Amino acid sequence: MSVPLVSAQTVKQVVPKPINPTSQIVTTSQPQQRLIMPATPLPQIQPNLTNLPPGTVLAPAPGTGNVGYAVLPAQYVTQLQQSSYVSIASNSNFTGTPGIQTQARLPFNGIIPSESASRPRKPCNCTKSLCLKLYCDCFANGEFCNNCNCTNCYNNLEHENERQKAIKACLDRNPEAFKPKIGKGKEGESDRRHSKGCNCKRSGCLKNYCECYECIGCKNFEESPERKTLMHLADAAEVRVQQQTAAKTKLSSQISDLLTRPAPALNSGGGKLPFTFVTKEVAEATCNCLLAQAEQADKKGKSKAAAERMILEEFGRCLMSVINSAGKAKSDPCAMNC
DNA sequence: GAGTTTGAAACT
DNA sequence: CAGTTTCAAACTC
Repeated sequence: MSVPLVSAQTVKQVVPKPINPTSQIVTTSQPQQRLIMPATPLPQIQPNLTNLPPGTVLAPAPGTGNVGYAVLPAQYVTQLQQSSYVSIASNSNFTGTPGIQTQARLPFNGIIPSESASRPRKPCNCTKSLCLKLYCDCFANGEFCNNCNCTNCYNNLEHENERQKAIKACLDRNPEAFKPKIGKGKEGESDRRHSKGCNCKRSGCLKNYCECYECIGCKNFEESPERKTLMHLADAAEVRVQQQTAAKTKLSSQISDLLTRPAPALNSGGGKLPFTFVTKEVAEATCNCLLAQAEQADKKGKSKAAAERMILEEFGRCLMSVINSAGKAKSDPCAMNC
């Protein structure tokens, strides 16, 4: 590996603190929202902040005594917005703060901040890559490490030089290295679409090692015997668990849980939308359960209200089963929905 | 929690 | 460009 090992300094928290807490809100004439990181005033420098291009980001340069600037990846702007940085409102008067040097925020390889920037990223645990290789999920997504568990992290403003070199190296190898691997499908397609697919060999794309979730040419497709086996095993286990616990669970709490549970638990991080778990088979099985419950109520001579209650309770149990299965599938999303 | 497995990324 | 190595995440025990 040719990555220079400069020092063993560990940088856990990479978001730099504002140098001057009294920094003012600044605006340019640009219509878009601006973001400025406060910097120590440098009177000799009087940048023209009235003609900044869209997306301008100001940041103190790392390790240079605030002389210079840093080019921030687009995604980091969002990270900054989630931090304690100054967001500049549009069209307010800016008189020019001495010492703030400017640099147009260059799109990260032409990539505009994506949805990925709006959700919390799973912290990386890189130890050897300095978070400057595509092994690092943060780096690969054009983001600075933030609240990660990495060691020797160079994916931060303090190592902007090294970081830029690493970005360039990655782009030299692959100009599309930082483009989202999983984007939308062709026009008219709602499905996510992996840009190149996977090369899974041993896992058959049935485990989370597979990153494409597309599963073309792999074993993880609807009619795959391997997938069916996995699904049946999961279903059977789930039914047993549900049978043991369902009686203890009130329908009201189930519905409440359904309504309050944050869907992003399934959605975030490349998860699946809830409806993707309600397959035809699941719907049929649910209907069968409800019908069976209705028959049972009829046999027992239950009143109409009691029968409805039994059916509703059964429906609640079915929903819980689906939810729990979906939760399990989150750890194996490809097996669930490719 | 440690060790193993896996596949992408990086390297030769 | 194919083969090998490195890496971090997923997985297993």
